[in-house]
Amino acid sequence: MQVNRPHPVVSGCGLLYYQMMKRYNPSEIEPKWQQLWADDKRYQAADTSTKPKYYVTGMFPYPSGAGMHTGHFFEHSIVDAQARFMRAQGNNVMYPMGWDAFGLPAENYAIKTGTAPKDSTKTNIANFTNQLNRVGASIDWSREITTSDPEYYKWTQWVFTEFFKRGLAYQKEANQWWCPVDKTVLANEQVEAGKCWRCGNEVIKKSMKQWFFKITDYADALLEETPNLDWPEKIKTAQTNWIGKSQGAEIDFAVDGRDELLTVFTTRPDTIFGATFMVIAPEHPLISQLVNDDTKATVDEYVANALKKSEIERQSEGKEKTGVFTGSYAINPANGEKIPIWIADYVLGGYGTGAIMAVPAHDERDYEFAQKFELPIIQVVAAHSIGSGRDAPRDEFEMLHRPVVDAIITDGEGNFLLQIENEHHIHFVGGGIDDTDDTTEAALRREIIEEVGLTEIISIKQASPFSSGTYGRETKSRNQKVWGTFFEVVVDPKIQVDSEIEQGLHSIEWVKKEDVEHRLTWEGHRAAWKSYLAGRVIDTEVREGLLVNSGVFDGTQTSDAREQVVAWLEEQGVGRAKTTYKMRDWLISRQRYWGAPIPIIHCDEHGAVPVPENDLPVLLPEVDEYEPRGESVLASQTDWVNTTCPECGQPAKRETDTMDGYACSSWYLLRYADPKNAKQPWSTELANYWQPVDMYVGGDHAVAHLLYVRFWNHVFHDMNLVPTKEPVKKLVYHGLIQAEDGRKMSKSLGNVVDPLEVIDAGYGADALRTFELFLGPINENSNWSSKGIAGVYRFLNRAWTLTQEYLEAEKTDEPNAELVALEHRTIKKVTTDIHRLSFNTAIAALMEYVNELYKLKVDGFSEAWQQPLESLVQLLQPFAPHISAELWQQLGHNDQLDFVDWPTWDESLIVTDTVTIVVQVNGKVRAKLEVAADASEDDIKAQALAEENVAKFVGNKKPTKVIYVPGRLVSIVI
RNA sequence: GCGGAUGUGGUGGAAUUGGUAGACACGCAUGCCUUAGGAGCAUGUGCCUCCGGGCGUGAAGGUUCAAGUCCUUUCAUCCGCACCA
Repeated sequence: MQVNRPHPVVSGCGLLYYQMMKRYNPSEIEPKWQQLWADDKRYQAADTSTKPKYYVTGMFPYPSGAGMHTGHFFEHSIVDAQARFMRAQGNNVMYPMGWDAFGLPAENYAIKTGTAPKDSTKTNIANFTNQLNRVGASIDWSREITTSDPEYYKWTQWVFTEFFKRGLAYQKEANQWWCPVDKTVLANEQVEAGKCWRCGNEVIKKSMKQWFFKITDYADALLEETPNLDWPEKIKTAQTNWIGKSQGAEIDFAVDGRDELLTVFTTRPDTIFGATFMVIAPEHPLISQLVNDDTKATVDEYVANALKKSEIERQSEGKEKTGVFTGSYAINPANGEKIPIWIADYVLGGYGTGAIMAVPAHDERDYEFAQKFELPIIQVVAAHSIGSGRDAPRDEFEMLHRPVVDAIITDGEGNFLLQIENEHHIHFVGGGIDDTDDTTEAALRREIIEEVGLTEIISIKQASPFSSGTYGRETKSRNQKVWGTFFEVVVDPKIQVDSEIEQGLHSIEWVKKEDVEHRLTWEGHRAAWKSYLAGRVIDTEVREGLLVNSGVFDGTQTSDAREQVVAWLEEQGVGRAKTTYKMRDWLISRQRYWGAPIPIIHCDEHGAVPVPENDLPVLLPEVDEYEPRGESVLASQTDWVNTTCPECGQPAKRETDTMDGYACSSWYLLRYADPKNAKQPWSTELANYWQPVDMYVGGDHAVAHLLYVRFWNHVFHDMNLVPTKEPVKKLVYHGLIQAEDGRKMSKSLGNVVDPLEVIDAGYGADALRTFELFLGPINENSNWSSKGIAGVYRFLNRAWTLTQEYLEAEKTDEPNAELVALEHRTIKKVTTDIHRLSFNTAIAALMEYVNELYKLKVDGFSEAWQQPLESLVQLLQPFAPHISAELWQQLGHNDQLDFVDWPTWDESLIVTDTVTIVVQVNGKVRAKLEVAADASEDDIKAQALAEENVAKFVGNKKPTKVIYVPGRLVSIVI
């Protein structure tokens, strides 16, 4: 990595003068202040205060061997700026820090090197701590926590036992990755492209008994609070989608000739008449009973294959549908039709009931499947349009419901026949199906003769899906709700005879193909025309509309039909309304060593018994060998495993799984409030004081961690342990700092910038922090720039030099209104920008401030400069605390800058005597006026018109309009 | 496919409510500092120009005295989820 080295301030010009001055030397002042801050413990937050509390922190890191990278530094630049700003704003600020220390990397490292995870973790934490101190983060180290400490995980285990007592922790069979060669369970991260990370052999799924947290019980509660969170929209929608609530129905299908019921979940009970087959997941328990002698072999093979498939294989196969017929049939309860039952892996075993009714006409996946296996497709929803303008249905008219049929009449040579009633009613030929019509086709032929008198028809075929519409017909004083089919009718216009029936009511016209669409006046006909051109007879994109082919429900709006159909099925006892969630319960069992042991004892008589609070923590035993053999390493620690049942005292065995690391990080924000408590996880009193977190900063985890903390906190709230349902009031999501080449920083690409190296190169922590915040808006990604940091260093250097020059100058005692206005304008800008977390513009305003001060400096220094320079130092403090502390002292203060009240601005001092008014003529800037701030509107307008350049553009014409925007512009329209 | 964003100079980015587009910084150019420059200081820097002005915020329309900002259509890039019935 190349780091540009800044140079000390030495200039050829006025060398003697400058040599007397102290130089800006971050490597000298930064360690000095860092030491002082550590010694006087000023950042330790008090648990009681007359000031309002403010709790801010970043997502605690996993202490990896690689140390902190620029991303961590960026996060702490944000949190620390906020913490320092809030402190100066008079808040009792808590900025704690901790370590998410359990995890796979330390265990993998132990397997490879034999170093105990406990030891490597300790080393890494020391390294991280040193790095954080080097940036000058104002952390309250007295609250430091480490999730792998027994004093901490004792309470993680305690929470588990509480969840267990409440039925929120339970055991269930679930599949787990298994390496048949190493004979061990693998974590997701240890499976690389379907192969074991160590031996490279294919892994399989193996069913094992595992522990779960019942997060699904809280799905609705979490969903309900989501909209109220002051969190980024994208996180909120990601969580909402993840929970994936859908309302629908469960419907029971009888299996033909058997005493079995096949229950499906669907969000579209209204489409049940279109269910032409059923599909069940390969995991479905009923499979063995549905197969027969003919199908058993193929089914078994398919199922075995599907279950063996890894996710990666499924992905690479894309969405190509596969499946097999079971040999059994189900009865559609809506119409009594016998429909085949298939097995396919596109139906997921874990969602809904693991079985679906397939409606191929209106579901793309079912459609693909039906196409591939040649299963019937029946359209039951017709696209529906409602007339607008003159065609809009009217309340005073009666509503007529009727099936219709329409003809797209063509000569087969690209010309189409349209029926013209008047300019508002141009449409295809068609009409209602009467009781006297034997078939739809008969009705069609009759209409064609009646309407346009065509008798010789060459061919008729269905041309597009059913469509429907609701129209008001003024001429007939009625509304019509119609649904029907479009047929392509080919005729030979040369041999047709005009009919005398209905002559004079309308005319007909042959139109070229390309003109048809824009001539049609009805939305429904245009839609039908488009699908005719696309050659579609079934339109899977049609989701809502009117029901067709649906018995008594024909003509019903699909949205209404959903409830009606469920009610109808319910009456017959074959269906019920049902809500499902995509989110599954949280699997927390890990067959690993480096985690918090699950505090359960298995007793032959009492089953799973939680370890009593007095016996907690269940300590992680020290082991010599970390390589798992068969089960987790813990299972081979027989002394540890064998214990007695807390209920009966009989010999029993400990649970050998450890908890998912996310469990440990789901409550750490509460532990910060009361980190040393040996009797409770936290005291309610302290939780009440500190909860919720006012600002939580991170750049990772959209759902997992951020959903789990919410879930646990909701449970804690139900246990009356915390004051609020939600743990985090405001969430700030920051972007990544990428490498200079625009790619992600990574060791393998060799483009990593080591923050300490930047500091040591002479730029110092202040320049690094300030630069990271100056790069751009914090929620966007930005690229590191070795040139850019030099610019920020230059700025700090100028601020430093300016202060030195002031201190050593001969001062006059002249007041300076311009200086004061500049100062107050800057205070306002910087303060409001920090409030909206716009650090980059706040820093830009400070740079501008320094630039302006340099310009004012040419008139020499006066005593009036003291205050503006103090404000500069105070405003700079959240970003560059070391240089600020140093300059504060040099300006004559012995108090702690951190707790000095943030400067305030006086609006009246910002207002200047004159304002600039822009003059526009026809929207173009033609002049600028300097007018007195209290000038009247008429004066300003007159002045504007009198401007030479304005007069030139206005000429001798009279302005039609002169608009005045107070204090901003005059707009002249001619 | 669904969801969430984002498109502004050579570059990173400003413009908080429709009111001077390009703040601030990088880079570049010119000059100054009696050695040097990866230092410092000063000035300039959207594009075109016949020096009057014209054109400019991904593209095309629209509303308005006035649009980066509002509306409609469209294109591109990034991120998250992804066979959830």
